[in-house]
Amino acid sequence: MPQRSVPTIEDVARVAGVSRSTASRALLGGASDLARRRVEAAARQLGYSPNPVARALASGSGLRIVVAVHGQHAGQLDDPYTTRVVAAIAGAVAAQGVGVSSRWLPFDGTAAQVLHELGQDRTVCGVVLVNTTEALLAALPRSLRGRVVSIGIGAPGVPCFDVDNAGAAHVILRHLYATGRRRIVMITGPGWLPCAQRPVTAYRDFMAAAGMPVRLVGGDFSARSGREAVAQILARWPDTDAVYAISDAPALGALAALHEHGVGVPHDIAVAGFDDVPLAEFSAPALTTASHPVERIAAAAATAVLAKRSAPVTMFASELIRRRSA
Amino acid sequence: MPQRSVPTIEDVARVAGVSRSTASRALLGGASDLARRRVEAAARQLGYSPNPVARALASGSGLRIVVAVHGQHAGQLDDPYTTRVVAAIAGAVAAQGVGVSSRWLPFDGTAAQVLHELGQDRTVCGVVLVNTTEALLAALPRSLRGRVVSIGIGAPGVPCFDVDNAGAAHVILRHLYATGRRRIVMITGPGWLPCAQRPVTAYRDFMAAAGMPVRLVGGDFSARSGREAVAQILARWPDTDAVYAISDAPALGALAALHEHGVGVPHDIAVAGFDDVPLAEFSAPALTTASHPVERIAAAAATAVLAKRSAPVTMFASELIRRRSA
DNA sequence: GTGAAAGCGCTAACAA
DNA sequence: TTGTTAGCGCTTTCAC
Repeated sequence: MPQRSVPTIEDVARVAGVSRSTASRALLGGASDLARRRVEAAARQLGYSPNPVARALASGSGLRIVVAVHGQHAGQLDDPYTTRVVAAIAGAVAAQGVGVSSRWLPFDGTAAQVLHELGQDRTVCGVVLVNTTEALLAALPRSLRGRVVSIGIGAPGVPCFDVDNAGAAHVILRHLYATGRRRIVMITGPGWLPCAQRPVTAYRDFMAAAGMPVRLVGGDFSARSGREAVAQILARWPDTDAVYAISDAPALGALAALHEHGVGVPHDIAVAGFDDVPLAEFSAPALTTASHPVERIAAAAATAVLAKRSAPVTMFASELIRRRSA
Repeated sequence: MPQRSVPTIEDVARVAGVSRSTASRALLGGASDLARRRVEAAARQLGYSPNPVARALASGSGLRIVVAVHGQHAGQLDDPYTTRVVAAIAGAVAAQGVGVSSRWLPFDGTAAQVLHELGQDRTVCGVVLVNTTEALLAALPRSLRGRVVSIGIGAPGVPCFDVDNAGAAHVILRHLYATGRRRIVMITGPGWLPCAQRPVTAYRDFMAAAGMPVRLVGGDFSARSGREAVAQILARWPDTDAVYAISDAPALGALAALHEHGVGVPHDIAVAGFDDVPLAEFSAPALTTASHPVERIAAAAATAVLAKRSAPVTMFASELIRRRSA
């Protein structure tokens, strides 16, 4: 007597000729081979798929991944990078019936408290940290153990996923060097952000190895900071022949500023960024940059949280995108 | 005997001196005034907050909002606009323990089937339609009734939320007119998208009323389409003195193209967009555009889905952002 | 209006 | 390894 509603695990068990619990175990991958085969067959036959809500309630696991973004202000959640991460995860987890939501982890002492709340929250199945610092990793509540990953730096028990930004820096610097640039200024990211230091270190090493001067200007990933950096650069080092920005937004800001100052790009000063944002191709001149597979990184991080297992470190390659600006 | 774990509705009921069912009703807003007051007091005292997972299982309601994006290809899910919508919802629903995921609604016949799946899916509590067409609205399964809203056009039973893009078009066109432009070309959005027709209609009306020629070039919201449009424009209407693009991306593409063609902006041709994307401020020259509160719109749509009630139409104002390009 | 009881669909102790 | 038995925390009939 086929019933018209969605089949439950009870139905599967009945068809497979086992108890409900055995069916459950089999579907979770933990019964005898024979049982598992029969249960799987029954499930396939009935077109069964488990109800994640019931599963979550019974196992106490939750149904949403929270993207927890550390930063100065809540506006961080709307910034283009965070936005891409969240949206990519939203697409990646759709098939498992899971959702994503986002949360700001402030700089004042409350970040740890927010993390604690997330650990207690029965609706949360995992957390993806963005813009992680060592302090934050140290403040992770044990209630989150085993279900948190990081995009950026990691820690024991906290798998991390990120683009190989040291590698990206190298690729870009080599290109600038190969095209004759020798006085290369770098516009950095915020000093508190560990993974933003990796390209800086790469830059330092590269410049030292090549016997070229280290010239750093502070920035914060914003186009505005790139524009402001240019004023400093032109004032402090008039002989600059290249600007390498930690990401495309400041690079585009720099481009705008150089244009306003009447400096020719790439003739007088070459400009390179990092990220290959959609509009990088449409600046004047088109921006030379390096790719940053944000969507793939975010999806991998989300998948790892759900699977509750992953390699401790996963790096994604970046490649040079050569255009007109350098 | 205060117990250390999170309080359940059972605890609240006990403290309030009522049965569990009365407590449940009271929290849902449906008991006697007296009971409700006592239950609310007890809940406050215990710091109780309901477990959305249990609630979802019992009521069969689901715990994620699905952003369903209609479009030509799955890449639509990664486009900057969709991305902003998804991320904004992720932030807006975090407090209610809900998550977001996204789904592509293809153009081939399968969109209706996907919607049907979403209607059956026990994890889904509501759907936010993006890039809706009339055909899509007509294909909504009844299983989704009462829990779907649209960003764009709506229908009876499907509340809609959008920026007043006809108003935005007017504001921009008036500005172009006021600054002396008379031969204004519009770069449009995709023809199949109803809400992209509103600014076109506004443009037609405006031009007709002012006795100016209607000149339309097709686009698709991409910067590339803006660039390609410029080639056509220069060839077909060499006397053009302004380009109004349906959004900032094509406007920036147009800017890049005009620069390559050696056309002076705004001297020879003024350029205006719509959206005020973060980088609009950093083009050369900085882009004149109109604001588009995507985050507020998305949050309102999500809130309405969760509340299961809303005004049939909610429009958000747009304002002129005057910069250098027009 | 209220309480008792029956689920929602699944996982996880506990015995066997 | 398997089946039996309790729950997970809440909503929702159903009588009263």
